[in-house]
Amino acid sequence: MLKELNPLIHSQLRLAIMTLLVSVEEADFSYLKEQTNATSGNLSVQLDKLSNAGYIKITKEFVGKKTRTSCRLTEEGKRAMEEYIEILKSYLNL
Amino acid sequence: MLKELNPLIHSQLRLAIMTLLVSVEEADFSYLKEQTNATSGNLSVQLDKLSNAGYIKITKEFVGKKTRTSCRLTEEGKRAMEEYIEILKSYLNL
DNA sequence: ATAAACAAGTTTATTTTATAAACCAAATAA
DNA sequence: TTATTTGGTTTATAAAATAAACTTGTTTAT
Repeated sequence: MLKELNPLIHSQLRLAIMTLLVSVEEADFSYLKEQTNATSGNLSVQLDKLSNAGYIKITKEFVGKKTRTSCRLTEEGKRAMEEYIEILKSYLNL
Repeated sequence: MLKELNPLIHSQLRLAIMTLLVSVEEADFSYLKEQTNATSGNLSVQLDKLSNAGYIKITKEFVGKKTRTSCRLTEEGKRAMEEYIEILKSYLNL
């Protein structure tokens, strides 16, 4: 029996966000939008979900007069991602 | 920019089906159902989608008096799966 | 100074997808 | 003979993803 891939991570966009955050440690909204090619709305919604799940921490600050929304993985998010990757490897025997 | 993971393969259940078919070459409905833990209805629907996409070939035959539905990857399906795996690897730098 | 365009998002509505429930036909067991 | 199981399909419901519309404030051009 195959193990279940955490559905909170598995969605197209959330997986992209999580893998980006694994490699860069911190990323802001615009960067994530560029890299994933997502619409703002979709990105906003999916970031909320990851945040509500406790997988990422979202910080809003002012840089000069502009707002900046940046995200980073939490410890829980890192663990969830590692587990996800392990299961994925078992799927694809990598 | 991240490449897009083929959404036809990326769904939880369809990915499970495809990875199983990569390793076993041929599998019947019951086997897929056991291995994926899916409901019959969901499995039926997702097999249809993969079939309509040309990624798998579904064969229905009689074994004795019982019907048997078995599936195998098409060449197109194999290619799509290889591409999917390559993109996934690039996500997770494996 | 004011209007037009832009940035950085959020909210809401629509579409797509996944899942489950109900159903069906044939075979086997009690 | 009447349940029960096997092997599914179809249809209805729930959840998710996506896009479109909107908001708030900023910069730029006139």
